[in-house]
Amino acid sequence: MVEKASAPRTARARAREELTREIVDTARAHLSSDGAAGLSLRAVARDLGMVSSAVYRYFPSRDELLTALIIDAYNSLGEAAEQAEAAVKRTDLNGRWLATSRAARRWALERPHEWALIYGSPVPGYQAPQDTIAPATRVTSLLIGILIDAHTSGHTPTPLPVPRAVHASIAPVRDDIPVGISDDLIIRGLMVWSQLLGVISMELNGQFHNVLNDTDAYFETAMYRCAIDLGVS
Amino acid sequence: MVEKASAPRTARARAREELTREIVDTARAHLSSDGAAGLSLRAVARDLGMVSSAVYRYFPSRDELLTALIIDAYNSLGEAAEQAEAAVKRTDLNGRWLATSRAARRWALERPHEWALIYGSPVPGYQAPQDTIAPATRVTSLLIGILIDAHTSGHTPTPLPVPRAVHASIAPVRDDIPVGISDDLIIRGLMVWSQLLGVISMELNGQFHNVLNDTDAYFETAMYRCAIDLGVS
DNA sequence: CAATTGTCAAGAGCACTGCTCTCGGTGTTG
DNA sequence: CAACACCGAGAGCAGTGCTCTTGACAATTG
Repeated sequence: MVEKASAPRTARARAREELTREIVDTARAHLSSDGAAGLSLRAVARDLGMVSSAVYRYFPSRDELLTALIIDAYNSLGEAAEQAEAAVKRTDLNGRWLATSRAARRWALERPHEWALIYGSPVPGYQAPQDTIAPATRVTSLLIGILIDAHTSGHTPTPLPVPRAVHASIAPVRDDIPVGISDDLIIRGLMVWSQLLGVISMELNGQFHNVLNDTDAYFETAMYRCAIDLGVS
Repeated sequence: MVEKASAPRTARARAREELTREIVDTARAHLSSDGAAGLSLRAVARDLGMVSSAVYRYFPSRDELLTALIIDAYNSLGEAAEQAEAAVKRTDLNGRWLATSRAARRWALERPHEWALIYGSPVPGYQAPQDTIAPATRVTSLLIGILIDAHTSGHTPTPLPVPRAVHASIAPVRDDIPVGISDDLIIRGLMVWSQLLGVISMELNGQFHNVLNDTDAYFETAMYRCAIDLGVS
């Protein structure tokens, strides 16, 4: 499905492209206000002044529209995190980690429903297609980059006894990470990643109600502890 | 609303009680297989051989039914965790923590949709009523109990620099915890709790696909690290 | 240039949802 | 026994995802 690059193509093709984008945009607007469950294809069509069946010319099902929104969300989050991380001096590993995690949290707080779409409970019956896995790795790639630089600059995390089964278990990610990086560091990275997702999701889901007053300060402390774990504090 | 204890009461009242329970039970069955979004009042009514409008005599809205299921889920999880934790010698703090966290994970893996109902993204437009907060604290109370016993038996977590804002932030929970317990320990407990929820939710949401082969082993390692944080390893 | 092919918006319709209201029948109670 | 409260059934409203058909238009081909 390779296109002829920047050939303007026919008027029809351009109209189709534009309308597809408009549908996704208003769908995202609905998603932001009502959540994934409240995303109605008919409502989107109404907003665009078209009939519901016409939308099916562009997205064969509601799930396909959701997929487009998921990919968008992954890319939006990934871009936000990448920009924040890129602004930090490469040698400041702690700063890079903090910038990444803070950007993720800020993004999540601004778009709670989109966060739920990608990191929340999966919509029953929905199966994520292959197209989503590439954008999904953008932000984790940042974390892996920090791990690599931490290794090459001599940082070492505090040791942790890791049973043999866990060493074998991380085989899938070993392929994407230089052999020099120790299993320990990878596992530390996974735990830190779990912590980040856990803290953000808990804040979004209101789990800190009547528990914490200042979630900003708590987040900072939690992320600082993660940095210690990674050995970059 | 105090009842006359074991007075058999009228036939109507008993029938109502029984039918209410039947509705909740079949609703939970539907929830387990199709998730919260797929819970249909009409389908529940069909299963019970009644008409949809009749169900509204027992639950004024779908949300009320969901609330009943949420309370049930909290209690079910709380009971599972309490039983597991109670079976461990009181002095074995590490064992009590592991038993609690393992029970929570096992419960979640067996009832992923019920877990999502209480710890996943909240259903948009649904506001949790007061009745849910008491059952919700059952499992966290276990954790607090471990923290208290850890303190009284002289365990101390590794120190962590905590900014003043965080000390002030945990004021809401301070009321439920003996004054002897340090802020540091409480914050450690919060982070451990975030970690537990994060790891379980990630596993349930398929976030470990193509990352980890053996989620059991990883969970054990992560929980062991949490025990170190709590100072009970 | 003309005919065919492909695409499109629109509308009707199906099966489903939550929820409301009314209508009889029935158990409970004064 | 009579009044009252409760209950199940049914019809109906507004909304949903999705399918199918129809007629109009654009694009491509002979």
